[in-house]
Amino acid sequence: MDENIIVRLEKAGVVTATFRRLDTLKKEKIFRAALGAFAADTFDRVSLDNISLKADISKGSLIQYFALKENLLLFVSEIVFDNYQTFLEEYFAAEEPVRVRERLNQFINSHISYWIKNPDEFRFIVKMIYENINPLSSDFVNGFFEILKERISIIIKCGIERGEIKRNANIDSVSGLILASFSDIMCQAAHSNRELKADDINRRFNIYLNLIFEGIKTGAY
Amino acid sequence: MDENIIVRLEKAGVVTATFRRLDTLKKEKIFRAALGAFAADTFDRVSLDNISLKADISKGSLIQYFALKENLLLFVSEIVFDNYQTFLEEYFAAEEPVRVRERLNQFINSHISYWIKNPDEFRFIVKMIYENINPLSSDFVNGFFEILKERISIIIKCGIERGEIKRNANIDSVSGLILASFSDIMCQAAHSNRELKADDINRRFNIYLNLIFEGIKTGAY
Amino acid sequence: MDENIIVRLEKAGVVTATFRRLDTLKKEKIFRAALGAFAADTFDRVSLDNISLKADISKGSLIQYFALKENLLLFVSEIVFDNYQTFLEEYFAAEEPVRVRERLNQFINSHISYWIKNPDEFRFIVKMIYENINPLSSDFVNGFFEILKERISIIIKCGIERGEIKRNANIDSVSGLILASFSDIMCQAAHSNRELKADDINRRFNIYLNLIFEGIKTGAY
Amino acid sequence: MDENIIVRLEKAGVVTATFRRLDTLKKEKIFRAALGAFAADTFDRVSLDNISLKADISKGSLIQYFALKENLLLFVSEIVFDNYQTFLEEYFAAEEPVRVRERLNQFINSHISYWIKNPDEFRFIVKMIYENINPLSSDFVNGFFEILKERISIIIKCGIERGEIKRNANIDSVSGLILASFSDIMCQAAHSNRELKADDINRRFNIYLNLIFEGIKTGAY
DNA sequence: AATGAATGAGATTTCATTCAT
DNA sequence: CATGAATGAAATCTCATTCAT
Repeated sequence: MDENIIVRLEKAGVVTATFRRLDTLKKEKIFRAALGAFAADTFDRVSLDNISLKADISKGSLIQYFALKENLLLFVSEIVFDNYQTFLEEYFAAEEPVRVRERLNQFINSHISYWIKNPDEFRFIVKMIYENINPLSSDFVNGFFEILKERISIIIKCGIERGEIKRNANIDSVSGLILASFSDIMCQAAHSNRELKADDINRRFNIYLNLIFEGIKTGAY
Repeated sequence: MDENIIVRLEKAGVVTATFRRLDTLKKEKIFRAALGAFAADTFDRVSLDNISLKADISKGSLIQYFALKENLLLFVSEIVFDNYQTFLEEYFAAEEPVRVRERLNQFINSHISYWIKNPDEFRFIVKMIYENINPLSSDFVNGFFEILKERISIIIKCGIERGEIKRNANIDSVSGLILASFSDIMCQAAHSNRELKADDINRRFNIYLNLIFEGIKTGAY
Repeated sequence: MDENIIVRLEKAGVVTATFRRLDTLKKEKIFRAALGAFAADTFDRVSLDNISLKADISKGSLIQYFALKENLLLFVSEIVFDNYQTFLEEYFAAEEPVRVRERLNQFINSHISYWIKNPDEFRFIVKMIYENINPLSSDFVNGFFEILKERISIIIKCGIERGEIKRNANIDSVSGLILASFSDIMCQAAHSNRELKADDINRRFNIYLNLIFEGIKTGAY
Repeated sequence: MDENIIVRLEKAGVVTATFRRLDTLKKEKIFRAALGAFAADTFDRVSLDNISLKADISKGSLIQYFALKENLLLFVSEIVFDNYQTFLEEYFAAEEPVRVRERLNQFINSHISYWIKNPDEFRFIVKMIYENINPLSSDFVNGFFEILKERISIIIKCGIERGEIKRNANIDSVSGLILASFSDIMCQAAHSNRELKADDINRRFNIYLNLIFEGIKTGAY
């Protein structure tokens, strides 16, 4: 939990000073409780009673921290987004340059690990993708896809420069298609109502990648 | 409105006999009212008051027809699904065999027309895709994607047979990737908050199709 | 309870159609319960629970009839105002022309009887006089004083014409002073926390009237 | 701020010893904050948060000084009352004996100045007049009117002795009528929602005084 | 069959007051 | 002594569902 975010959220009126001053562990617990609740159900079906119970605080405290239920969702969104961004940054900082095909494979694998390690975050994102407490969720989802696509674009661009991808390929389109594949698999995994299976997801994504790389047209080779 | 569906739904306890006996026009009106409501907002935010008002019937009648609010959603789902299925059947009945690439293009174009002509149905489907009044919406979405994918599979299979698509291409995978592209574009269109623009959607889909057909790998030709 | 008022209030969105259709006796009961509550305490201290209990209906019904607590107060205000207006009209319809001094005496006496017969209405008006859920209460109070002053003005004017009051007396000022006396006595009576005593109030008002008529300046005779 | 009052209030359990020991300036600041709040709104709508914010102290301190919200109101009442009493005493100490009519005029003028200089106190008194956190406000209002009437009585009595007012005039009644006029004008001024205009108030009061002095009966001269 | 009146469970939110630090 | 975190009671309001007519 990055305290800088809390400070920013306080300025934006999303959390109160009281919340900011809370012990980090307590903040974390509240975040977890709220995340779990919002990941599991529709905004309207999430009840403050439920969250406060899980967070071991009173409903009164919860409202003292966030004033509005909507702010609680906003808070969760920000943290989830930040966590994901951090994950991306750390991943790319440690990434060793390899062939583009392999890089994409590693990229998806790291995501799979991340989702498996953070299942609530995973479900929360999928939930937000189409829930419509607009424009809140729109902003979140757009932001999420934006940073994801940006990274994919970098990989693709590098692939072109290394001569592994066609010179005339449109970076934006290719990234868009890969993102679509990624999103599709992610959502299907979320819908399957079971725990994520890394192998399965990886295999399916690579099948898509193969098709995209090789093309399906006869005589494409 | 296919009365056979109503009979089936009555047996399943989704609608009452009273509803079945209603005039088809009245049924249609209720369907339209409910569809519009469910397409526009989250399940919990849809109110029976609102629907009964739009349908020009009393709330009492509404509940007498469906007993539960959930059943109303179920009813709408079934009709939407059936309408879409009918559209698919009629489309393929009239389809003239052409080259696979062009067939897919026609396929997407016909969908675009369908969505533009039936915007509530379009938004309803998108809404259902991730809303989770489980397992209701899951079933609907799975069913929807299933029949869609089935049709795409047929086209792909034919393309292989005609030698336009690689012989060793896995039909299921290729269909899945195309479906992912399709779904991605559909959802983006729904999220844009403006009316659908046929040209735009078509262009974007064809860009994806091109990539998938040609492949992006260097020397793929 | 004048049903025309209910119709007007429905158009203004103060009461719902459901309430309008209610049995008059039930409406009356609800009015009595709400009047009693608002007469006894501050707006914020009046609870819907309390009123619904007294009116022998559920809280849900109450809210179905008025939607907002504020509307309930609005409703009560209108009825109280109308009742008072009716009282004034009936009084003046039956009034026999007598000397101005005696007319004013009769006027206050009829009011005293009215307040004693309708103690809740009395306390409600006094309460409204300075409660500040503005501009609602302002409107009510202004309206109340307006029709009261209007009647006093008529009496005064007649007194001038009959030569019982100085020709150059300003009708508005004189009415204002008498109204001030009236209001003062009314409020003191309300504050005394005991039931109103007709004789006492009458005597005090007449003392004021005497002073106003005779003047206190030496050699005024 | 008279520290003797604080000592008395402490004995009565209205304020705590902790509060008594506070710096006078701090006490004054708390008084001002609370006065402003209670003058602006209904008792229930005044929040301790708001007051503590304005007073630059914590809510915890506030409650430690007064224990109960009601006590805070009591405290404010006492200070307002004392301030007003001081004003009256100082005014009469400096008053030069003139004709009764003129004295009353000066009396009202001094009040107008006082209210304009202390608008919160003015609004607070008007608010208390009919707000019913009984019997607290009753006591306050009765006390307020009592000392006001007492002063008016003295002036009237003197007027009788000087032969300017009829010998047989009942002092109490005359004072009561003048007080009623006074109160009426004061409340109307408070209700006008604009800042007090000295000239206007003075003119209206003198009109009433004229009527009371001259009488309205024909041939009163 | 159609209506709509009645209900009550449940949601968010406010805020005085308690209490630990 | 000052602080402010924690609480819980109470309030309004929503709305699906029941049921009498």
